[in-house]
Amino acid sequence: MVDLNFIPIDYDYFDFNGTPFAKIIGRSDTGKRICLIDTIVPYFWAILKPGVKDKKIKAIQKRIQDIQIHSEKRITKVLKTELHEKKFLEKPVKAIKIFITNLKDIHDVRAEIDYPEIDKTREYDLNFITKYIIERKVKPLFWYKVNATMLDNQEFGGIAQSLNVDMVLKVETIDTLEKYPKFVPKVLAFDIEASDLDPGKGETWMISLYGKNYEKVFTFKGKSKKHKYVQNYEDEEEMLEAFIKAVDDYDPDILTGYFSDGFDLPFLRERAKRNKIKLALGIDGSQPTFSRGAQRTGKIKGRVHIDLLRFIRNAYSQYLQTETLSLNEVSNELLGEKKVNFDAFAATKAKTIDWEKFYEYNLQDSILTYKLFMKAWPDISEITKIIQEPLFNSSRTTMASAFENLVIHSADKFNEIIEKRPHEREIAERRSQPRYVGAFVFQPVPGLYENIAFFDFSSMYGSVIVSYNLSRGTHQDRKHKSSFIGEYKEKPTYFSKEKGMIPQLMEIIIDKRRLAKAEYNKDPNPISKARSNAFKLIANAAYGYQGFFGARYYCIEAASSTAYFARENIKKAIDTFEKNGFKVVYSDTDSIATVLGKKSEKDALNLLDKINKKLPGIMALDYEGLFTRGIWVTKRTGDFGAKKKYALIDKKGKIKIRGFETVRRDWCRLARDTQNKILNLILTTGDDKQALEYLKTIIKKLKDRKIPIKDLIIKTQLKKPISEYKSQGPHVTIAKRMKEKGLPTDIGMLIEYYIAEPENFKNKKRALVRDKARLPDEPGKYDLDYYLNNQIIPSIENIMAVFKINTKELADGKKQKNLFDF
DNA sequence: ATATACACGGATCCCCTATTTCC
DNA sequence: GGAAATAGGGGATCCGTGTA
Repeated sequence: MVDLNFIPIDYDYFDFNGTPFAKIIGRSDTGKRICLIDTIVPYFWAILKPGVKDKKIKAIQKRIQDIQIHSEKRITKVLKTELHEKKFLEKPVKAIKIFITNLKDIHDVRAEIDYPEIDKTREYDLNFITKYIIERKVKPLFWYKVNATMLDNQEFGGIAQSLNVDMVLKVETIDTLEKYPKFVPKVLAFDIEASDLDPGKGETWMISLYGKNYEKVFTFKGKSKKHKYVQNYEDEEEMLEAFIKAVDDYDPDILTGYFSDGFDLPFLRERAKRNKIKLALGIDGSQPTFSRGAQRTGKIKGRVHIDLLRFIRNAYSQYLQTETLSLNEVSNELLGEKKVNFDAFAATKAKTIDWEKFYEYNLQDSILTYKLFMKAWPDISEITKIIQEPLFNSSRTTMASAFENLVIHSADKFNEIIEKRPHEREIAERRSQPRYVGAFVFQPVPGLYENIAFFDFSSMYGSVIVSYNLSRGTHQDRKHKSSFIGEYKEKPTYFSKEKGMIPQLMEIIIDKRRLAKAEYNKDPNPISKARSNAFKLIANAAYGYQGFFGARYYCIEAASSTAYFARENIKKAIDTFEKNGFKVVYSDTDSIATVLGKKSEKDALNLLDKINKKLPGIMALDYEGLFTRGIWVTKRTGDFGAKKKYALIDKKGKIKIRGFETVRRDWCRLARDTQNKILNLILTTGDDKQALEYLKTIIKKLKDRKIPIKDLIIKTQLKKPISEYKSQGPHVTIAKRMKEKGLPTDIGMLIEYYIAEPENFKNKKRALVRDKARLPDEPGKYDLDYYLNNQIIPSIENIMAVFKINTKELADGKKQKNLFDF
């Protein structure tokens, strides 16, 4: 017997003698690597129709117990059945819990249960690991007190021998540990350099590894006099073997890369295959396995392979300022560090190669990946703990599926049987639904305003879901004595006032978020910040989740009503501000901007208190702060105020720009920087004088052809295969040309181009922008007219119009003068 | 395949009419 | 003079990218 404290990191399962077992890899509190073997009996539910007599139920149970499935490899039996009082979609039900020997035949067993008294079957679509975590409550990244027996070398077909761990144990008892040590995973970051992106055409030239007190570059190319971390080998095969051994020796819990699901890992796997060796990275000596489908994932047994890009894309990207999620840009923003300035792609094609620089470059990528991982770890870890799915999944999860997993892992607390995933037909039906009305956006009056107080509802949609009890389970098909009355398709729709599972869960999350935020404000530390972040991310996903066609708990009436109640409440608040002498200048979804005018900040806060007292449930309006100036402009197509476009400056001079071209990556640097500068000048000075002078210098510079091409490059993302475009925009045309040149044109790539003057003026065909678009390295004179009329003027015009300045005339006037000069 | 709606604005597409070109 | 080609206006649509 062994007693130890244990933390689960990775989960796997295997069949032995027709029974499934969970294999849980983790660490003991003394840092030993442990594998626990444990099991549960798989089960699913048969929900009975209301009013079935006990005697009848007994008879059904007996019949179910006799079910046997004979397949080629095994016989699956029903082990036992139990009758339970459960809830399904909030309604009390009687349900038979059906235990079976093997999960693989669950669908066949289910098919046998077609008695008229059975309403439906459920929880047959949860995988073994999820079920195991729910049943045994052995959650990832929580500590447990384990009592277990050591396996000898023969048990379970010799599993103890095949695994590279310190101990393999069979669980006797496992209990949560109240006070637990801090867990820091052993992490190794890796990155490869290849002579071609296609493993069929190129080789792996080098592989770098970086961990705590550990740095290595494995290569068979070049020589290093400078760097001790470079290790040379004879050929690719030898290098790969050394890399595999190094990973095995270091024995990390987590192997992380950047885009390693999509490139590094599959590339290595293919190169290993071509070298006729095994890429034995798993703790059992197994090779990585890849999921099929569009989003490929690479799994390594016993070590968690985390593609950091996936996590950053799903969880962080909306909070990042970067224009792409490239390692360089993300590192620069989050770490203030960059990649080594070296063109690896060019190097693979060059005759002479600066190998020392190449090694540095390769290692730096692993260093950045490692540092980014460490920065993201508190968030990854908190999200994992909240949704209770293995790290491999939680690090790749989208927020909607994170929310669903939270529901799945919490259902038992509510005595709820879990709803099934929708069938394809259901999904198609849901997708065909018309859109419901969303947020309210206030039509601003263009102008420059002073002393603007900003307010926003905290967790607007989340708090609406809680306050009005909006969910699938609480949705009613008709009005009851007391119902919340929402709206869908312009008709009332009803929700019970008896608290439902999802609203209750949301309430807990919002409360936990509030606590984590308060804790962070009191004592700023990465853990409380990550907790606050994680709860915020998941809470924000709940509203979208209920309106998402793929959701188990899809409820478009709830989603529509959430938007409806949000609109009602914000409109009411706007009204109250107006009635109390505060002019509202803007509002979008959950925020309200008012000008103080003759009122003081204190007056506004007093009114806020009053508003808050009248808000339903947990809804709350917060004070965001005071802005000294703000500008709203006219829509370009029309003479009224543009929504979702404004700029503010606070007392400290900090500027907040929303929606303007400045923040849009599909405008050229010149237009963005010019607009940014002009907004800055206007907001700081409160007038247009300096801004106008600045604008004139830029226009002159442009006309004098002093602007470098790099400031004129327009970047547009390729969102689908070139052939699928109905409209041949400039970026599509450029992408085609790139393809002809043999350059990569993958979906998701940013296509870069600039607009040049056409060489052949005789071509009278109406000049399309795409015909003038050129690749950045294609020579040409930039098209002055285009950059003036399609970039600078459009981005400035409406700002200057606030001061009654006609930018177009300004620019044209100059142009005429130039023509005369000419 | 993988949360929602609202919104802006460039560029193309496409239809229509006016003008130019050609025989 | 009449048919065909071309230019240009303008709305619809496509497309990408923001805000919340």
